[in-house]
Amino acid sequence: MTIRDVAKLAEVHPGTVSRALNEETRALVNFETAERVRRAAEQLGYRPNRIARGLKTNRSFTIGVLIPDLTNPLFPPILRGIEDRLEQVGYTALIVNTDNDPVHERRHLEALLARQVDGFIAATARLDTGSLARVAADGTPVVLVNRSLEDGALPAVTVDDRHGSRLAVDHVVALGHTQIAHVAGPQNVSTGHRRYLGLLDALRAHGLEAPAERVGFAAAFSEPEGERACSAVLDGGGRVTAIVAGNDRLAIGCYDALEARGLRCPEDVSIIGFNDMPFIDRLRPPLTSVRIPQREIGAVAADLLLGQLSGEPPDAREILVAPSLIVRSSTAPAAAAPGS
Amino acid sequence: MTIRDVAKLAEVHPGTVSRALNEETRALVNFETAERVRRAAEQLGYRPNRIARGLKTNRSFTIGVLIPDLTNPLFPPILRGIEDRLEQVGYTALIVNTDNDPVHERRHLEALLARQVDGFIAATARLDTGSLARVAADGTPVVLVNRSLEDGALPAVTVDDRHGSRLAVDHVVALGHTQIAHVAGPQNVSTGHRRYLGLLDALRAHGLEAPAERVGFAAAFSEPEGERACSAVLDGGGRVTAIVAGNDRLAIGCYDALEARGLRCPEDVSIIGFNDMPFIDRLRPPLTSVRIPQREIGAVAADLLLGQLSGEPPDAREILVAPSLIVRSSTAPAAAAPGS
DNA sequence: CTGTTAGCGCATTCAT
DNA sequence: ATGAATGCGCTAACAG
Repeated sequence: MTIRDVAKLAEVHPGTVSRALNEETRALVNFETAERVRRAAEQLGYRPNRIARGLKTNRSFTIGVLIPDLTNPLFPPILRGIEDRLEQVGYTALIVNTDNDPVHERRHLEALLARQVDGFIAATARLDTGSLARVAADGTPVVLVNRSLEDGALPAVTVDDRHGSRLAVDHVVALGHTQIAHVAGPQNVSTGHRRYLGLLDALRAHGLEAPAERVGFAAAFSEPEGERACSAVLDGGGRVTAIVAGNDRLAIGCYDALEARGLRCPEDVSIIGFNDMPFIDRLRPPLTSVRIPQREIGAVAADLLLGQLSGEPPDAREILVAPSLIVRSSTAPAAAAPGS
Repeated sequence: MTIRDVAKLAEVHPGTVSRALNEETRALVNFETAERVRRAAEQLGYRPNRIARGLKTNRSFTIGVLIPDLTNPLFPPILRGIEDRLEQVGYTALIVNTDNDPVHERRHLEALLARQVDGFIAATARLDTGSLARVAADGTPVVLVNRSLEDGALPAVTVDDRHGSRLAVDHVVALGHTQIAHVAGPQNVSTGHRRYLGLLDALRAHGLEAPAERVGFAAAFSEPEGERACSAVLDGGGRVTAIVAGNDRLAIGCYDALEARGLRCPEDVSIIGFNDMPFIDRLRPPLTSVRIPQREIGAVAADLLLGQLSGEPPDAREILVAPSLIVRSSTAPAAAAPGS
């Protein structure tokens, strides 16, 4: 079923069929002719071949999306935000998992380029900046999501991590806590670093501080690392009544560390996570967490990219999306803590 | 950067470049010439345009993947299984979320067809069978994953649900339980129905039975429905010491129902889930669950489709993948239950 | 308003 | 073993 079959049935030239069926050029053709073409197309079950169209127009209406791992619950909502937005305007996402492996990243980038993607959205934690920047320099729009570059060379959509830390600190301070610890994520990842900086700021704003022995650094956003870092803090000697974790998985590790020491949450120690992952409300106790609007982040990133694709200036700026605090049962007033 | 630029630099005809760079036709060209072409391509950073290739060969090397919702933790592992397999052979997945909405389904199907996908993998729970069958009849291979058709009209890869139920029943029976209830999923979905049937079989094999008042039917695989159905069973009068749930979310609903009645798990009632979702081991108590090898299911489905694409007979058969039981702390010996 | 023509980048048939 | 020519299905520039 090609455009020529339709042309034959409608008794017009193929070029006319193309114009009649294309939204943007329909005005160029007589209404009645257009109707006739439309009916012929319908009758034949004609479906325009987007591959052929893409070859001619040099646009594929596809976007390459690079993520570390689809299986990480952080990403599906972001992807839905991206896909829903893209689909509204006829674009499709090509999703690839890099597993944070530089070799995979390169290979995928090449493959997507070969497929003529019109742009990229990258959510990988430490994607080779060089490759991406080069791609962008060569004229293919790139937007980062959930991460950003120090030099702001590429437009990025991220959560306002520092604000999130402030929300967490404000909450435990309001509950009367003063001995507040931090189980920080990896500092070479922007989220880990910013949440840490935000925490220091927030504490300072309340006239508090976080001595080094009350901050544990995890080498990865994983439960075991959370437990390790938390254990170091708990065993460090200083008293701790509240812990702000760099993300939910680290918070789960904190649960483990508390349990191993016979400490109860929230009676002995309050814990706050970050991300508000699915089912985190089903833990014991349900985790208080800073929710990041993942779907929105994805949608905003898609919008940014679509804007560039329609010729807007590349606007290499970082857009911060505000998180919110979801209070559950892992935090309680400091007064409730049994004296020690 | 087109094939012609390379041809010019290598001082050969474009056709030769095509042959030299294409794996399958490389043998047709002199080794030295091929080398010269390869070097020229590399020097120019030439990347074959797959769109153009697709137009010519009438293959896009893309596969349409229909799922209800990426955000449902069941699907990411399946998708990884699919993608990993596809990528090895140069295919890419186009993933669309149908949200179980027939209108969306149709629209997406059309859009994917317009993009000339070479085949489909469908995981949607109740995708209009007609559309899919028609697509398959028109020559585009279709493979179902995680669901199947009664008439076996389409090849399908599913978990052996009945076997899973048997594993669950065997486990609680081995623990000494005899009063075993079932909180079943929706019966118009193959997984829900088969798990129910498998449960009946398994009980019968142990000389037990499940009277109607010990089976609750949930209208959806959701926590609230699980709680509702479980409550009906618990309040039904008969004594119950173990519950096999249709999936993990229903099991979580069972937790809620128990808690509302002051019953403890596993001391008073043992509970088993199905799917072994991420973080389900972090519930209180960690849920015993039937694990389905999601990644493998995806990979097998991809293999099946790739087989059809390379001309194998359509083999409209259902492949069952065996689940396994993951024992955690939500199940305990019946003897441990306090008398009542 | 519609027909004509050309060509997107590549694979492939037919010559040579 | 390589060159030449053709066309995949569509859009766009130009005529008429």
